[in-house]
Amino acid sequence: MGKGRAPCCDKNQVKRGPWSPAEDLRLINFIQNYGHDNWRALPKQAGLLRCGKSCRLRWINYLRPDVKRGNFTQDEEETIIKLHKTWGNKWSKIASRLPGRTDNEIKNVWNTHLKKRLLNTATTKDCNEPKESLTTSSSSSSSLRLSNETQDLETEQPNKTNYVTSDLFCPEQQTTSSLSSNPSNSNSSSQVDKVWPQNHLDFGEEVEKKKENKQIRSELELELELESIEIPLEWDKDFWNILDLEDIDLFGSNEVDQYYCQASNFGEEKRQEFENDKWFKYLENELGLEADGCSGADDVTAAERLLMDDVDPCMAYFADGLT
DNA sequence: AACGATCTCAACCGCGTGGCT
DNA sequence: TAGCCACGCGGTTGAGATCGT
Repeated sequence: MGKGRAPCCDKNQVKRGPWSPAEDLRLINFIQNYGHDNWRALPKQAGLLRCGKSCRLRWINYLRPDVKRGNFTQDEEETIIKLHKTWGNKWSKIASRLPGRTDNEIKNVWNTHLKKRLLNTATTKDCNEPKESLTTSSSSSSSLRLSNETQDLETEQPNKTNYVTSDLFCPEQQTTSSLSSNPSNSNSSSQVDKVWPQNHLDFGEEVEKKKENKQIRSELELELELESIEIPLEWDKDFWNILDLEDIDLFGSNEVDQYYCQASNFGEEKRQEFENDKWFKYLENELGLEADGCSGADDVTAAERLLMDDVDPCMAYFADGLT
């Protein structure tokens, strides 16, 4: 055995660089069907010329259905700033508090936006009177308050009033949904994406329970509490909007509701079928592969055709793209 | 319109860690 | 207990996008 660590894979044997749509589809399809018990073995099993690490990264940072896209909200940015103050560059830990955001994304946002902004803020404030400071460790009253908040975080007791979503992520309270939405936990659920129908039901139930208390609470209180309900990411409206699903009838709320009814009747197999179909539809839409309204008598989607073993993915991709 | 500077972010790299034998 | 292996994390890179002149 030679010195140093053996490379995780043969660099000459694997493809590197940006992922093609066909590769994405192949990876998604494989994980949907077989999960990701073993990242190292996955590329071979899935027929991908990629390193296992690369597959894992691609899945976690980009392809997971619950990954949130788009700009960070004010709330999210503030949360990052606060958590960074507490934990420093523990990106995965910070990501665990931000549903749908990955450590990589948070790291990028911090390095490109927040760090600079805070530096500017600090500079500006140095020129003005000393006020509350997020960036410095000065002993102002506000930073004292902040340190109290962060203490809560350190003891895994998130401060309910300061983090819109933080109370959703207490380990004790985590549902399968939030677990699967958490990149750092992604390894613990090898069969992914099978949880959201149940979460939808839980969510509805919880809303109803909250509403029952309406008589004895002010509307404001109720609203605040509703905000704290754990909304399954897969059901997050923003998420679906981000995916530009308006054009896909399958994702209309009526159909989804219908599906829930059906799912309880037809069981796990049907549900999985629906999940796969849902993803193919989404990917076709996202990747511009969607066929025209009548996709053929055999119900094979463009994306599925890509995955057929006897079809060259790249050729199929371009062929579909041109139609 | 063209070009260089700057920014963004997906992907890579190497190391630390924990589980298994 | 030591060695191996796989995973996950954090730092870094570089291609493409955007901005400014």
